[in-house]
Amino acid sequence: MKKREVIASVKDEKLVKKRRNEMIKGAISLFKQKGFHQTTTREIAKASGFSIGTLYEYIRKKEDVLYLVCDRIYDEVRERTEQDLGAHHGTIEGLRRAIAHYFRVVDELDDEVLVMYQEVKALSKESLPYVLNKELDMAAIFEHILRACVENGALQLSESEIRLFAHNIVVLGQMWAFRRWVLRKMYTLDEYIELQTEFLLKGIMEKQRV
Amino acid sequence: MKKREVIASVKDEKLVKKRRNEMIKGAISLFKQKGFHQTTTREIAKASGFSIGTLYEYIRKKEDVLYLVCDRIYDEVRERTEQDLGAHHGTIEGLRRAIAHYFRVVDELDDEVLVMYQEVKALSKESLPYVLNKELDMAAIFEHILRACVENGALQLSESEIRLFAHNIVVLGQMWAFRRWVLRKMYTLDEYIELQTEFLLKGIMEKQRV
Amino acid sequence: MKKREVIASVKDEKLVKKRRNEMIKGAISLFKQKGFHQTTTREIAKASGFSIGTLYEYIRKKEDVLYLVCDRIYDEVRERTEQDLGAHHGTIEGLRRAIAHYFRVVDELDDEVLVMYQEVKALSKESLPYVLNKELDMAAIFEHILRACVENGALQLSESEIRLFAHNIVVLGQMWAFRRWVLRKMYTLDEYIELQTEFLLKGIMEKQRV
Amino acid sequence: MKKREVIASVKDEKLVKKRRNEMIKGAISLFKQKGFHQTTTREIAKASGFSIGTLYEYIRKKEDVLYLVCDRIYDEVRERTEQDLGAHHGTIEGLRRAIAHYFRVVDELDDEVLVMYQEVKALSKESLPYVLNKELDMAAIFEHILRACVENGALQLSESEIRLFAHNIVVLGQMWAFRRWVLRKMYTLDEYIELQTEFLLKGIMEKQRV
DNA sequence: TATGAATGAGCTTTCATTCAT
DNA sequence: GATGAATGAAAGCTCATTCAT
Repeated sequence: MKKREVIASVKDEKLVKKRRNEMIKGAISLFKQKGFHQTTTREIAKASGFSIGTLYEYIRKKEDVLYLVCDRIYDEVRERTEQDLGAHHGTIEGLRRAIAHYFRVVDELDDEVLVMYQEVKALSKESLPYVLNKELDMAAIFEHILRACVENGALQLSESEIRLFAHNIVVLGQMWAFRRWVLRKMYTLDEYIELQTEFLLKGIMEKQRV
Repeated sequence: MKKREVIASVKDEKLVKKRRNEMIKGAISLFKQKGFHQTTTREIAKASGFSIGTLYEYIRKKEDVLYLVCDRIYDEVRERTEQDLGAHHGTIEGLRRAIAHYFRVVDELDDEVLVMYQEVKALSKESLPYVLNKELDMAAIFEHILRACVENGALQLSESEIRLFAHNIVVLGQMWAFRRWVLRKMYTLDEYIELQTEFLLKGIMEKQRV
Repeated sequence: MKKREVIASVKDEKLVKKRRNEMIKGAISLFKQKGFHQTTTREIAKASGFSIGTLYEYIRKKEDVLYLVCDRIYDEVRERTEQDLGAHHGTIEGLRRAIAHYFRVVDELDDEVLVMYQEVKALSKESLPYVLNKELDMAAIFEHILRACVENGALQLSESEIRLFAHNIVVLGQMWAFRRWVLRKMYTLDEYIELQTEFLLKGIMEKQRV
Repeated sequence: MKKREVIASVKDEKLVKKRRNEMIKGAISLFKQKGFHQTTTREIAKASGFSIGTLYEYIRKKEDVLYLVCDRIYDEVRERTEQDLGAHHGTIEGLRRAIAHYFRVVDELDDEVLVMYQEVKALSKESLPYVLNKELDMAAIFEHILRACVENGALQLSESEIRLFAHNIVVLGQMWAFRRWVLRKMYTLDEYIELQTEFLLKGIMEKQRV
């Protein structure tokens, strides 16, 4: 799916990229604290280091900021997760490592993941599909890994199961962010990864009917 | 944890209960469509069947409506889930049925679950703990069931695992609501229940190290 | 000037008198603290010991309360001032005593005097004349005394001077109430009375051109 | 006492000064007619020649307008009164002229004086001291004059008397504004000045006990 | 390209007043 | 006569967005 274009008045593309980076950085730190609706465009401009007038040279509506922020966070999570994915591809060990790696990414970006989670619904009907599609891209990473394991004979899963388990992995990772208020009291990140990985793998691997 | 009191000007407690029910019903249907922030107090009053002035006889601030709504939804989900929990208690079959039952409750109340999920963060620092505590109560239901299975020898789990798995069950249930935009394209409710129950039980039951 | 009638729905005149007394008492204590505009009708009802519905059985508009309050305060000040006025009538000593007596009344009722002073302008164009007329009645007391002194030969004043000096006495008395924030730091009531009486009498008595 | 700062969002100080002047002018004319509480912020904005949004770029709360208005009026009265004070300083003639001059200022600014008089109490606990302090500054002008007369031997007054008489002068001047509904029917401004000046001076000058 | 003053629709909340019980 | 739930006009204030400089 093609990116939704956020239209800027400024023509210089380098500048647009630079300013939007500043903007996204400023906005995320504000959204973390107060959420999208409680944050004013003036605050975003200030946190970004420019005036309200300039802000509107790079976006058309306040919602554009949210779109850019969500877009960026998804990319960040996905890109980081995809790093170091090469080794052990198509093996259980490879899957185990991918899960652990992804969980650590969520831990590092937990504020961002939370922001994204709590604010997507504020996106307009037009922007939403683009962002939800990114959610699918995340799942696709794990679908890809699972499918490779199946092809290698390391796992035996139907296509249906592959897709569901991929979502399960993604969601149980996000859960570390959106239930952190309780989970962090009970587990360290390492414990969480250890327990959930065992849980996931057992759920995925065994063939015999329970 | 004691309920946070929402103060009403009206004295007649019966009436307060009745009006608040109307209010909560009206508000949920609006929050579903547009979210808490996009919904005006006037819209809430109208959807509840009374005037803006009357609305404010039963609450103090707009946020009170959100609190009442979240409070209600949690209670609803919990109460319904706790129904029919008696039979097969402490057995794998009992656990299986509880999961299925809970997933069906989420399906029936999917809009409500979504609302709650996306709007809790709009609650004030004062209200939040009360609502998050209800989230814990939900997990406690499954902790209770799992613990009974362990006591009966049907499962072998550490306390740590019990608590984590309980959260996993709760979250994978909610997932049917908050990822319905993709999951419903792929599975019927029955398929979802079937697949996830297998997944969960296998993840929980097996003893041998993977 | 005839009293402006405040219409009551209740017919029993005894009851109207009783309830209005409660109302005026309650209202004054509220107006002292927060002023007329900041006081709600509900607060007045509560402070008066009855319900908002009952309050409106005895008045027509919120402003009626203010009218009744101002009316009452003026009467109170005037009545108390007129007490013990008999002795030494028409002599300088009588005048001196009247002034002192009036100043003491203002001191006792200083909150009330202040309320009246600061809230009259909130009265409607219809009520205002009735209340201002009471202000004239106050001045008339001293005009009467001064005139008696003139008739007795104790003072030599033109009609013009009599009227002005009467107002001066009234205002310098009120001044003890409305400038109390500064005057009380500088003088005791007795000192104030002593100094102002000397000042007033000298200003009134001397004949030779300065 | 330092001025209480009213915070503006607009940075350009020249503009702030200009807009606030327009605002004060507009507000005074409204407060004259209807009083502070009966005047809406929208009316103030309109009378000032700008939109409600713009109004709030120059103040934070409605009360700020009242503060600015009171502040301005006091300054205006004081500044005008202090003009032409040089000649005859420290003589009875100088005092006589100062009184007359001040009374004429009150006459010119009678609406303003009335507004200030009736609305100060609407100021918040925070603003009030700043404004009352200005009232003291007014009295200080006459204290200064009286003290000079005493030093020159033109008058014989204790410090206590100086301070009280200064207040008397100020109040009897304001009286021309707040009792104008009756005084103007009885006297022209010149007559009022003539009569009150005689009264004041006699009250101040004579030494022999009455 | 950058700025920030200006705008006004629209929001939450209050409160005098009414009227069925 | 007494009550208090219901009403809705109207208030203060905010903030996304525009546009002249």
